[in-house]
Amino acid sequence: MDVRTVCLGVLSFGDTSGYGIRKAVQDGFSHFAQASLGAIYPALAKAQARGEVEPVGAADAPLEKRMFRLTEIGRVTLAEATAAVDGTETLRSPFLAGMFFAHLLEMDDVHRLVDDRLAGLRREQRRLRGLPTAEMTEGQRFTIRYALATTGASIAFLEQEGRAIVTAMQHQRIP
Amino acid sequence: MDVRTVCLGVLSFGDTSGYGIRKAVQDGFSHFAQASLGAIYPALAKAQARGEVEPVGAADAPLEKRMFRLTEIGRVTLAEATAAVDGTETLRSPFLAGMFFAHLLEMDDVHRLVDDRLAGLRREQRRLRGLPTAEMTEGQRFTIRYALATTGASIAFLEQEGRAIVTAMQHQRIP
DNA sequence: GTGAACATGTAAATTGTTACATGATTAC
DNA sequence: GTAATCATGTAACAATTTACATGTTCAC
Repeated sequence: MDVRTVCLGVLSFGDTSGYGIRKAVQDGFSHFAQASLGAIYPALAKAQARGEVEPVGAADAPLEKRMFRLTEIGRVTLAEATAAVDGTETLRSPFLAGMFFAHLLEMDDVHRLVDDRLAGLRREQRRLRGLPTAEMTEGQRFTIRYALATTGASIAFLEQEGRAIVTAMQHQRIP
Repeated sequence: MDVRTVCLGVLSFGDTSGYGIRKAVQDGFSHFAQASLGAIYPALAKAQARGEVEPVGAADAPLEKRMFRLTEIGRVTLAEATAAVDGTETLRSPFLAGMFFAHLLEMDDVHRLVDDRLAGLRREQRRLRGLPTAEMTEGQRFTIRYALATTGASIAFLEQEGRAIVTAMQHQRIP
């Protein structure tokens, strides 16, 4: 799902600004998509040019908040983009890359890496648990439960094996 | 981990060609990194220019296999890149994006989406289980067990809730 | 009064995907 | 013979990140 579609997706829940979209993505979408401000603003401009979103109210001053509303065209585009998704998932994990080549690292670095990942996973778990599920669609709740299942499995794995791995690797280390 | 580093990583296990690197990544790295041929060849050329890899043997004919070897400089670069990784992981999931906006889809499409993801996860599980763990470092085995833990959790979740969700959503559907 | 968060936007640079172009070898 | 796999490389295009540039508002 590209940034333009993500913008339409956020706006389908209510009017907001470019900055607001970033916050919404960080808070409510980050378990499956991400978008930075440098990508959101051009995407929003493009979407406006295509008539998928329209400015609501008038923002005359240069650095003033500019709210957007999803148009009917935008709603159709979002539905089409949703219908076009496939059942794919790709993980980009510097963490696992580091562990894969852990034999090139100091033991302290490996330790720090595991702790960092655990902290990140716990933060993610808190975020997911803090989401207002009551106001959500069945589908949204589904994605949160799915993400909680995998996050939970990762945490459990690292809590069990994360400590042990450092010890195990010390025996394999080439001095 | 960018494509150039991935190339160095693959070559750290033995000499191979650009095409061989893609296969190695698909077979042995795809649970945390990915690289397409269109990215590998330029990355390899750049790595050669930097003295991180060198051609082994001579390939005179234009479309002949060109083997590469990791140099000492390349080994250092790989170690540095590994030391620089953080404990981050990002999931890009068209699957969850589709489920998030499932209220915009036909029930059949949602069903197909879940089935697609389940098939993909089972394929991934088979790949991970088929890897030659005996010849691996502790770190490599760790990444496989980690990936199997999350993959297993996803499969279990979809097997339990994947069917039910379609039914549950029918009650919420706006006709 | 100072730092964090709010707020918009541009641009350079990087990065990567996909398609194009070409051809050999291998298994059925 | 024909499809798949092996094999290299380029180029157009798309997408994104990071940094730059600017300024406000709010809480402590």
